[in-house]
Amino acid sequence: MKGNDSEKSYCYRYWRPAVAADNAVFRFDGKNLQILLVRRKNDPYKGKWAFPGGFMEEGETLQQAALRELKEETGVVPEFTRELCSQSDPHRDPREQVISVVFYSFAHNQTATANDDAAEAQWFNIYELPELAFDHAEIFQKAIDMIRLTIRFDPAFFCLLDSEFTLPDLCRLWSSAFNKKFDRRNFQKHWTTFSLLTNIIEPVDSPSNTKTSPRAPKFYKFNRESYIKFRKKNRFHF
Amino acid sequence: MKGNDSEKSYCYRYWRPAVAADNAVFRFDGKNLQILLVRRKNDPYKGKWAFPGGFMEEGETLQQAALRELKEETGVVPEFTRELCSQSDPHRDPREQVISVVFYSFAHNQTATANDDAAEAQWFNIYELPELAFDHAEIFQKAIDMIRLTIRFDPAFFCLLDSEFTLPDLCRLWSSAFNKKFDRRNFQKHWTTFSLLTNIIEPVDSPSNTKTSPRAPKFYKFNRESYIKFRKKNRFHF
DNA sequence: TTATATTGTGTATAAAGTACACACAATAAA
DNA sequence: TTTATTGTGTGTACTTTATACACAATATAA
Repeated sequence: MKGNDSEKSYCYRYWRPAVAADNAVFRFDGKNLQILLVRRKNDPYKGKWAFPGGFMEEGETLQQAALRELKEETGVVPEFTRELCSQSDPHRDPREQVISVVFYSFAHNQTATANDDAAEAQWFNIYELPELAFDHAEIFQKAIDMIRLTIRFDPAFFCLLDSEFTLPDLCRLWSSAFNKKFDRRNFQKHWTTFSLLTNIIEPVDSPSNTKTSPRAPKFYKFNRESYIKFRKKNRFHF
Repeated sequence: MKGNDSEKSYCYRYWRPAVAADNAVFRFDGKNLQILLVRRKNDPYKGKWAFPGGFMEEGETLQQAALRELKEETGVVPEFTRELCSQSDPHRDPREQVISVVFYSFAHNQTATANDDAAEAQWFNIYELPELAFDHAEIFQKAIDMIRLTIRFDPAFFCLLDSEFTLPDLCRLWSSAFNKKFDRRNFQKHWTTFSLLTNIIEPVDSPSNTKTSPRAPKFYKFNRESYIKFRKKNRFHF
């Protein structure tokens, strides 16, 4: 035990919790929102699925820690990341008190390969998840709630689509986010009239992406500047 | 130095940051939203104003830590608390790397008295703040953004009002939150028609609270159950 | 050709947001 | 007593947005 103790070389005057950073990474396969999970190689919860993540290291921010662990474990480098919540129940980790600050990210068309602490890395449809380790089921619910709240006004969601996308694509994204069918025609009208006023989405004349579909849909691209300008104007409206 | 080192009795195998919990506490004086600040008694930022807060202790959650420190420093016990964000820039504290998880709270008609580490505790109108310590100005901006986002659908904001309130009261609260005048007549119409459909606010027959005002306004009370029911139904609507 | 699936457009109606006129009651000043 | 001021309640006209649903256009498959 002496040898074990001598390895404990980081000493502080007051108690400190271990600090982890986890990442709920989403992608959209054109039909379903998916989330990236890794199967744990070690105890606790060995063999269970969990969000990629790990312990914070000196000199980095929590977000850097979350992205570093994500890349180490799965190779994924998301286009967008933002903080979701922190988890700090004293017994959430059976080993000792570990607080976790959780981020959510959007990645586009990325595959995942298991490295490091991860036995497997896999994308799951968000409504077909396996059993999750720790309090990660609770985190997932928070992530879904956040997505449903922010999809209304957050430009980041366009990261999930190709740079040139169709309105049916956008509608399917929303349908998956809310797990609910939307009237495609009203959805379309909403975004086109919306666009006329705000220029948030612009038609693309020569779509580089040609899908084989019964009737060829129109392609649009997202105008980030217009979206941000729109948000600033409409901070509030009755 | 040996004596100093011997006091460092919490030893870990890996590096850990210090973990603090801070609290942005709001109240509403009937005209302005106010936020609770304490003047720092010690370095760093000695004499500057900051959000109440302090270091996490073993066996408690981050929220418990934030509320404990708030009570210790100011005596305030808020009616509502929720997580806001975490701050983890490695240099946000000049002493060493300290991450802070920040909460925001609503308190109703509470006065603050300085205790503990706080030289003074004082409520400030949110648009008349003094210079803030650490990265607390950045935190304040996040808190305001959060308030402007969630006031639309969060029952918690009624904590800021008396249990029996008037629509002009509610309008003033929103005006303060957005730092912008709203048309009181349309505001009133919005909430009364809103209420007819949802029962979120109910008229009070015999107002216990009689203000001396040119014309006595009607009093209402908040129906939390109706609000939550409304939120569940209207998760989304085009 | 015919059937089917997918996309685009249109129309009618209802609901909600916005702008603004005006009436009423209490208080203070003339 | 009259008059002005202020905070409050009601009403009206207009614009915008949401909802339900009909129907046409186009490509694929039988």
